[in-house]
Formats: sequence, structure tokens, C-alpha cells
Amino acid sequence: MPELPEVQTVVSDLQKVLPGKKIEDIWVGWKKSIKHPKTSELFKKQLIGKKFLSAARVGKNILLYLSGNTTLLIHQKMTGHMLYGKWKVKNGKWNAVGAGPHRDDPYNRFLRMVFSLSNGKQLALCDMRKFAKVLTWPTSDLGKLPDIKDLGPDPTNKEFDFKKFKEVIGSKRGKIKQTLMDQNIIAGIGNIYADEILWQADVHPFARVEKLKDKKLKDIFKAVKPILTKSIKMRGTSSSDFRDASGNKGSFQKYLKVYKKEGEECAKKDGGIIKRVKFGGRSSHFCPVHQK
DNA sequence: TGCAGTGTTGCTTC
DNA sequence: CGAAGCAACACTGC
Repeated sequence: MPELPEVQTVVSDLQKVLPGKKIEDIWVGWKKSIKHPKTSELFKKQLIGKKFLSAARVGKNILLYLSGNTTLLIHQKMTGHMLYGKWKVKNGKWNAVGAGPHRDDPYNRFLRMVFSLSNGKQLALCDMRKFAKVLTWPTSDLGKLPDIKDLGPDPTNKEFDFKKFKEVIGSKRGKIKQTLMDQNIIAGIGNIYADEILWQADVHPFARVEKLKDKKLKDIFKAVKPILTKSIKMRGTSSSDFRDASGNKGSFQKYLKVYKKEGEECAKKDGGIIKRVKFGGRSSHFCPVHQK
């Protein structure tokens, strides 16, 4: 589900509400979400009593920094949601309290973990497909965590210029779309934004990286930041189930040009009809006329 | 009714 | 070794 703009939206939301709050209790409904430490008992022990300091994003990972040299890392994978709100246990089940947008949202029913905070509210992980991953790690050692250390540069970073882009992508081979989505080459781009970026840059998703001319690489580079920043501004793409930390939808889906547009006329008005091709278990959308 | 499709990632297989 | 396939899981939509 969430790619860079969606994760950024959630992180910004959490940064507004979490700092200063203490974790008083943790309910774990799906133990397999926890990747470190080994048991949910140890996980709870690591976190209960600690206070949130700040929230940050690294690639598609959410980092929640806590007191006591502790960091809580969350990767939402396909259907993970981090929601901040109020729930109560009734008949052994968590129920949303109040009229928040999360209340009746079918995508937000699947609570897997609930952190009860010192202000009486909760931070909840909802995750229908149970792929999301959660772990704790000593903050001072984050650089040793593979989830962090293997990541490529962040495309929203100021230092991510064309030189850097060429440096990380220039030596690669294979299909350009896969390269763009490889988190260890560039961090944060997934299936939606890869399709959108390549449509904008007039590059076929299956074009070989090693054959792309400098001009084409530049066109791709020039599409990356504007698309991601525009989507961050629109609070992400909710073409399906993405929700922010309050359970609200983003609106970048209104600006999508190719993703899920199969059969529609290309927005570049070149007479092309958007095609969808399956590859590696997922769909690529592109215009056969201008993306060669 | 049944099955293809879903925003991610990492392991297995050839 | 690199590329492709598939599994993790549960639901929606055709």
C-alpha cells in the first residue's frame, strides 16, 4: 500500500501527536508482526513506560524514536495502517470510540496491535493482510539494521541530484521499472509511482537501464521529485485502502495518469490507449505510443 | 461461484 | 549469479 508519499503523510501526522506521550500498555493480536525482539513479552518490556520523542521516515519505514535509546520501526507493507485515535475494549474486542473516520472504514477494522498512551488515546496497527512488520532496535545502533543500512538514497533529499541519481542507477542492468522500485538503489518508490514517473518521462517500463541515454535518465530524474512532492502535498494516493493516521484518505489518485487507467486515452493526447502488462506478479501501466 | 488482482518484500528455484 | 516465481494473507470485484 504505502509508498514514500503515503508513509510521509503518516509520519507527519504522528509527529504532530506522539511526542511527549508515554506508552502505558500494548495489546498484541498478531504476534507474527513482531520481528524483533523474539517474543511479544520482550517486545512489550522494551516499550512499556517509554516516551515518544519524534517520528521520522526512512524509505518506506516509519521510525518512532523513544526514550531509553529505543526505536520502534514499522513497515506497513501492503495493507498496514498506523492509526491514532480512541478505542475501548468491549466483550474482548477493540471498538472505536467516537465518530472518527476510522470508525466504519472497512479497511481499518483489522487491529493487530494497540499501544495505549498516557493521554488515554491509542496508536493502533491495522493490517488486513498481516504483512506489516514491527520491530524495536537500540536507536544508537540503527545504522546496523539491514532495513536501514541497505537502503539507497531518499529521492526527496536535497542531496539527491542528477549526479547522485546517475551514480546509483548508472551501473545497474535490467528493466528500468524494477530498478526504480529497488529499495536498495533508491528508497521509497513502489508500483504506483514507478508507473507514473515513467509515463511522465516517456520511458517504457521494460526499457533496459544499461541502454538508456543520458537524456532519458535525466527525464526520469526530472519526474521523480515533482511527482513525489505533489503526492505528499495531496497526502498520498488512496486509490484503494490507504488512510492517514486519522483514517482519512489522500487525494493524489485524482492526479494519476496511468496507474489503474487501463483502456483509457493517454493524458498526453497522443492517441495512445493505456495498456496493462503483468510482470513479476504485478501490473505495469503505460502508454504504448509515447513510452518506447 | 470462483478466481484474478492488490500498494511489498524476501525466499526459493532454475 | 541473475532473473523469475511464489509465498506470506485476506479481501474485493468481475
